[in-house]
Amino acid sequence: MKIQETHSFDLTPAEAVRLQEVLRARVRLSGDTGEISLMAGADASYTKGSNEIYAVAVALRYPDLTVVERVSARTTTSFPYIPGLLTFREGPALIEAFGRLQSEPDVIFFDGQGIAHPRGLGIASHMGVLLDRPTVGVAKSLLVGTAADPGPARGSASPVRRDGETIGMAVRTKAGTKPVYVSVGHRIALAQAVDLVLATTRGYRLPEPTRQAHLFANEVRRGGRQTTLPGGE
DNA sequence: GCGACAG
DNA sequence: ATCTTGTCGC
Repeated sequence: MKIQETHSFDLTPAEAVRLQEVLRARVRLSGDTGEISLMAGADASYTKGSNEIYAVAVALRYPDLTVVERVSARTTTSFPYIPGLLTFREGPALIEAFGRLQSEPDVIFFDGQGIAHPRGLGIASHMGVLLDRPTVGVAKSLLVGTAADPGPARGSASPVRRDGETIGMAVRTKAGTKPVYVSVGHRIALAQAVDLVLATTRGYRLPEPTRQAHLFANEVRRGGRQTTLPGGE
């Protein structure tokens, strides 16, 4: 898909923070996704000692969740992992991967936070602005804010709050497992984001777009194909 | 100053 | 995120 906008990722942590403070103003916390027929999941995998990062984007048909396209990209980074600045580590690889994606997903799931971030610009929101597409943050743990533990039943949810503001939802996607933290990335409402996460969860804690991206990212890092379409080769 | 801290 | 075998539980 076409990258709508970009900027240098070669920044110092201090410069990165300033950029986030500027871009946060462009995040849209609502929007009409229209009829959803195609979704995508994105994730990154790293190599132990090296600074190699493998990013992938997996497109799935909705609501059947059949994988229709998988692309990947590899980059080398010197930017360290700093809580709150994850995008400056994985962003370049993710942008490269999405640039190779032929599909035009109606909504994209990212591994990490949306607006539930110190400066309201987690990786899902940041990428949403650059791609100008609806995005959702699906994180496995919280970066900021607090949430009561959701009820034990799948589908239960409790708001993630920060200063009395609801910035996301802790969602029980599967009984007996820890909840996932869903937050708006860009151009979508929280309620719809939560509905989509639940609608795409199939027996595992993580929704399929995210889970498939996770699996493919590891597959690629270990030395598999870098792009595949359902038919093989 | 002391912890907390997406992936 | 990554390094790793077996093991407890549904």
